[in-house]
Amino acid sequence: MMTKKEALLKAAKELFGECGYAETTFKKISERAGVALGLLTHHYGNKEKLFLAAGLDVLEHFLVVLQDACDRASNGREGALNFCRAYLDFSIDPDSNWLVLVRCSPYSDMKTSADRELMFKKFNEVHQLLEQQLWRGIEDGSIREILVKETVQILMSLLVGVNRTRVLTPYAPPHLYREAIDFASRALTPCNACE
Amino acid sequence: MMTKKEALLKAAKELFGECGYAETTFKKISERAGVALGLLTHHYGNKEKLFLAAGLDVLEHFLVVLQDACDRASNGREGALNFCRAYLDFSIDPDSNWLVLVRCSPYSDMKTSADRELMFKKFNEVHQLLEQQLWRGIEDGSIREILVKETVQILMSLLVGVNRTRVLTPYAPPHLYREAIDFASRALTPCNACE
Amino acid sequence: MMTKKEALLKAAKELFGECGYAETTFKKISERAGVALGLLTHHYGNKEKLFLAAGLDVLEHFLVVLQDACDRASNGREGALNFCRAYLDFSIDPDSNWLVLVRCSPYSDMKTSADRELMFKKFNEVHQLLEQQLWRGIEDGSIREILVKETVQILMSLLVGVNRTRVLTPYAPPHLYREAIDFASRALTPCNACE
Amino acid sequence: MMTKKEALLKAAKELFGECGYAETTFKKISERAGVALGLLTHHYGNKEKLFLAAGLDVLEHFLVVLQDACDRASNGREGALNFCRAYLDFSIDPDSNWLVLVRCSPYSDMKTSADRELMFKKFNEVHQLLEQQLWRGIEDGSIREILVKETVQILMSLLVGVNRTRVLTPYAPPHLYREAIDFASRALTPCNACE
DNA sequence: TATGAATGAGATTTCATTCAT
DNA sequence: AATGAATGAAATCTCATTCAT
Repeated sequence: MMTKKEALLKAAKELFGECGYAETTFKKISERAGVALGLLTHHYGNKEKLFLAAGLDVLEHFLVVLQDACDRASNGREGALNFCRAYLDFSIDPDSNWLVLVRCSPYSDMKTSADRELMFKKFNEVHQLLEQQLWRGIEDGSIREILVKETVQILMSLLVGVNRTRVLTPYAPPHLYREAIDFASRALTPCNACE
Repeated sequence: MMTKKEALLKAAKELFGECGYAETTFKKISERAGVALGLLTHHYGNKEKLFLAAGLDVLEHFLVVLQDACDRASNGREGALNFCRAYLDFSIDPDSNWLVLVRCSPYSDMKTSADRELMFKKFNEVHQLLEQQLWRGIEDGSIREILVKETVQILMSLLVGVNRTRVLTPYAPPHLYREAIDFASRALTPCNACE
Repeated sequence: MMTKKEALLKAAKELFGECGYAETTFKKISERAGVALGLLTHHYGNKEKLFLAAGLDVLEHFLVVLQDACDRASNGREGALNFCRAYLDFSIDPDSNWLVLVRCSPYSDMKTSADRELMFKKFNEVHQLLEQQLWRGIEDGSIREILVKETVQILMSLLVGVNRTRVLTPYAPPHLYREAIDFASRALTPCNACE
Repeated sequence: MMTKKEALLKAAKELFGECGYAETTFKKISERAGVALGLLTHHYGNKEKLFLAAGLDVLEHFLVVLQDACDRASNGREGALNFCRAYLDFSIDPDSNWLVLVRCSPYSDMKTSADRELMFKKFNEVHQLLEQQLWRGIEDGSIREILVKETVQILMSLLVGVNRTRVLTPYAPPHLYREAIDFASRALTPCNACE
């Protein structure tokens, strides 16, 4: 059994994902949650804070999944590629409420509030996770010599990009995600491993 | 001398870029354009149509610039890389009103109207331009054997991603754009050219 | 003590009657009701729904009054004439807010919404009431042989017409209503009763 | 060939009839007339005056038709009944633009302007025409002893009512107009003629 | 904690009318 | 006479947030 507070957050995650920030109203949320309108501000303060709470909730879960994927790897290269696969899988899991995070994330084109800082900081943990895998791979020789910071951002950009192509645009070809993984793989793999 | 209609479009491009769709109001636009409030609907019908007009105006200019860049190349690989460079340069040109296009483009996370179709179609021309360069490169041997459609989308995703990282987030390292070009370059260059 | 919702309806009935639909604004209504502007849409959805609610409220009361008048009669002819008298009396009762109903009724020349159907259906009950009296009168012999459906509509038209003449135009002679009743009476009374 | 001024009046009559006063805009009228927006105020001053002009134009034609019908009669009773028939025929003539007059007439429930006086006065000529027939009929014995002024208003009310029932509501039975004429006939015919 | 009525500022949109050309 | 861009007041409606219960 869910508490009313949880029901609100659930409804918020769904609706912010489905409708976007502006089109999601307190009325819609409270109705979907089957809960009184006033509880929203009571529990979450205001709309932006609720939005952030919804985004962070998904992000938190996302981080667990990513961490898991990295932990399952036996070397850095595998860890990095697991990370990428987990990222993309999560983004099309119908139960993950991914779209809230898309809209709330630092990569969103929505104008958001002061609390953006908190999201910036938390989302950074995603980058750190990938960075760890790259260092690990360089150490264990499974990844070739690269500029780590830059590569993290390039890989993240690639993931952000293919994800947006798939979940927001009509342009995604059938195996876009698979190709993206191959792309990443080639970028990391040492030259001698090419052959 | 600008007509009032042009002044409106100019103000709209600036403001939709600076403030986003929701935060940009008729009042702001008409004030910045120095024009009566009602002229907005008189000339553009409604807010969404104006938004689209603003986005398409930037997109049109963008296409000219990209075409130019491709035309200057002496082979397909160079054409594709010129395309990428022009894309990224345009995105940080202070006079290009790039942000409107970011927010109006198919890669935006904003919920937009039925006229989205028009934007989808027009933006597709960007993809076609890149696709042409890839075919050309494969023909002239400057690009290695690749899946063209997929690669177009991967490269576009990469550009979308690094661009968003740079113009929207605080994560961009100093030479992100340069690295992205190198990344693209490596993906296209035939293996023997690696050495 | 009235709730604010009731105060709104009261003000709406008065103002729609006094000023007509178009000239009645949210501002006027909320000010007369002594209530915040937004409460109008909160409780009634939009202007048209409030108009309908106002019209139906008067219609409901109207139906009770008409039913009463019919119930007081000892035969069909008397019932029908009581009906007509009650109709016309109601229309000049200063407390009945008759004009809202005039403007909201199916006989109005205003262009109204989809919810017109509801008004059509409810107003039909008025006709049914008169129809019952006619059947009753034919059975008990107090009304001569007539085409019932047609007569209902003729009588209703007469009532609608004399009412509009009196409440909307400057043409009404002093005893118009009385004459109309006589007119109806003659139309229903059996020929032998003429003498 | 129509002048632009005439084209405007034609479009206005059609649109005020189809859409009502409030829903008819200068834009709609000028577009339907295929004429510049500014010509409306240039030729007709303002919206109300145009409305009145449209209504009066139909009324004028209406009066000619009614006069004609009366002139064709050989006695007062026939004249009065011809009048009624012509009234009802005109109201369902698809070329008569009757609905403008319905909405502009003194029997309309729209709130209209100061120029209402002009319409009141002109519409009075309709009543006078009927009144003439009644006096004529009393003189020539074709109509029984009645209160003329009152009867004029009763008959007009009946016509207004059945007309509204037919053109505005869904309640009209098939032969309503024919029944209304019979009704009027019975009201005027001397008693001895009953048998 | 829970409810939903109440508020009112603010947004979009409409449109008669004016006016320069 | 003819055009249609330009104006801006006013209307409807939205909605986050407050608050009494």
